[in-house]
Amino acid sequence: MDYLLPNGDPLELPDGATGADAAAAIGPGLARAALAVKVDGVTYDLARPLPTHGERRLEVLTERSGEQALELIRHDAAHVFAEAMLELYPGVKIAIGPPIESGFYYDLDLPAGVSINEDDFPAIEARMREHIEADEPFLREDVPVAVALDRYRGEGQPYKVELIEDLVSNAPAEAPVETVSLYTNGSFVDLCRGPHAPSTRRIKAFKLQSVAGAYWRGDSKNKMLTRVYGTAFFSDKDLEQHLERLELARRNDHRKLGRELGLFMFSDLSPGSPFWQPHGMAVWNALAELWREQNGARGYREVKTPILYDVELWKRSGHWDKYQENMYFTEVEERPMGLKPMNCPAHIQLYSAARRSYRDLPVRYSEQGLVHRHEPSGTLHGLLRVRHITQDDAHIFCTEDQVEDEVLGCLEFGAFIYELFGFEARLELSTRPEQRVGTDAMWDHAEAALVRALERRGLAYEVNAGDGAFYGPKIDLHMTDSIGRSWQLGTVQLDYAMPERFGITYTGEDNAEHRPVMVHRALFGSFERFIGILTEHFGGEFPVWMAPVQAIVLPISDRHNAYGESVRARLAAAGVRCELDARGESAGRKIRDAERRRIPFMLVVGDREQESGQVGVREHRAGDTGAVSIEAFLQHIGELISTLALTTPAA
RNA sequence: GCCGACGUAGCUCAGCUGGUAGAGCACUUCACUCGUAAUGAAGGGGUCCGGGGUUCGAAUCCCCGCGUCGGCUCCA
Repeated sequence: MDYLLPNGDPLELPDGATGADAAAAIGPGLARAALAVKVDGVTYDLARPLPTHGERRLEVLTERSGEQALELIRHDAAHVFAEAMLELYPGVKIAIGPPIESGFYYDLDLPAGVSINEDDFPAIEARMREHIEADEPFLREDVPVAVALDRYRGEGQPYKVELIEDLVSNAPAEAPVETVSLYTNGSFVDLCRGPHAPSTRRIKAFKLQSVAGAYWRGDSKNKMLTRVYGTAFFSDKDLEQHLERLELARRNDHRKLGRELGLFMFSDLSPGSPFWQPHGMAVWNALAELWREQNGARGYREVKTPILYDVELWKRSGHWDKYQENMYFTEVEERPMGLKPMNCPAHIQLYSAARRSYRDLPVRYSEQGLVHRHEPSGTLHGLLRVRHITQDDAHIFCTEDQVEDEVLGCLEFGAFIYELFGFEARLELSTRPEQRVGTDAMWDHAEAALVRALERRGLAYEVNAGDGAFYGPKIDLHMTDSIGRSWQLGTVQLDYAMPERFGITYTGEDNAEHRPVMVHRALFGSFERFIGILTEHFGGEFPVWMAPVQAIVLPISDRHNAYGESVRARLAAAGVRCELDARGESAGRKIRDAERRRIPFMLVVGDREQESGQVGVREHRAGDTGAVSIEAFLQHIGELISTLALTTPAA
């Protein structure tokens, strides 16, 4: 049987040859270094016979094979972890332990009354190390389902039993599952589809990182298991570098930067609701100004609606039935009222306040809409998950014929915003959820319209089945935070249900009443979340146009304070957010403090500048860039501001 | 909401097995008048998250709340 190597050379192997044979046939060095072998994109253990079908493009994986190789030893490490846990905590029941991005985890059900925390890690790691040093081979065995079931029933491992039973019952009729694969290392036998490295010794460096709860099979109705996260590398150096990167990323955490830069704060007295400090408000307002201008230019008209409504409205909209758990209610003079969790019903009130003609459509309302949602306490997360949410909301009321163009317009608008910040967002199409209003025909129609708009623009997207809003499907824009967590920002949602529920209409060309379609749209998602992501994206070094303080005047000594103040006043009059540092500190100290505040421009003024009417410009990061006249500086910074220039590299 | 951890000055944190609180930075005052990332000295500042309990005595031990952090579920 012949195979094709990555360099194009053919490799002739006898029938029944394994991955190890292939590596040995190429060279003795490779035979030693080999971890696994990949044929036509599928990775196999070295000990398994190679597939004899397909194109047979063969690649031997070694430590140098990057993520694919790391995934192998991380998966190995998960097994070694479970092995150690079974020895150290008799009676522990094991669930699943896959490799994940940058590490692995294993879910365990600890015996009643037993819990573990990070203090237990050293002992567990020590036991893991013993198994790694023992160089236990990973042995794969395909056994009949009944044998595997007997084994795990006998060992009292109900999760493994459930997994096997599900494998069998979920198998398609034409390919029934008759055997499952088990991997043995040392005394530990795990149900696992593999692949694995040849032996435990290949794990050169590893570390347990955190312990957390996780529901069995990700369902909150199930028991909560104990999940331990860890990672593994091919060298201590790589591991250390990885941990350093994590540490570095934490420095860009918006919660930390928000505190340090005086952007916003939180109080125990109002969990999940940010307090915006003056510097944070400056960022907010810069963003709001951009939003207002761009919405205006795109035919949106700004509105403002109340936050408190009679529950009648929420019964009508469907929120009472589908969203009640996330809402806040109160009573006003014995009348039950609810805080709005969404702006759409409010905008419908505006729409239906007048008779609408097809000539009026599309009607586009935009609002910095303040909504309140009762997010579960465990989910709150700085600005990225709050209960007091200011959406950059908009609702478009249009005809059926206008839907595609309007959706496309929203996507274009989104692309404009994201490019402005150098974001690379992921698009997701979320389809009908279980909890929903409207008929299946409506949903078919709405989902198809979104797909058409995406395809017309040629945009790549993933499908997120079942994740739509209760009133319609949506296209979401996702971004990642400083430590790799993904958050939804923008959203474009199509809604045939809400117009129906509220009975809104427009008069058509035919003089008959028709039902408009609604498009719900937010591009930042919320000002809170967007500013949180922006803060992390820029590491607190905002582009000049949105920097809380755009320039600070630093007098060399007291006698330059008056000139410094005149410079500050001049810049302020020109609309630049500018401060004067008149403290009795050394120039070095003032510079240091301004640098730490990430102020884009520091204007040093001493005798020389005072005499010549100039400012000594120091740019954040770049350093001293020389003295220029105040006019020249104003022109420079004015241009950076008016063009919304990206003046700082993304973090 | 669920699992685990944590909660000491504005911030970052120390405070061992219980004996009524400490550092650095920040802040205030004074002196210095300084040229591109920290001038020096002195001083002020704490219901040790809240409430119960154990104890002669609790920041420290126990219980119950609240909040925060990391996950899970959920979500803009």
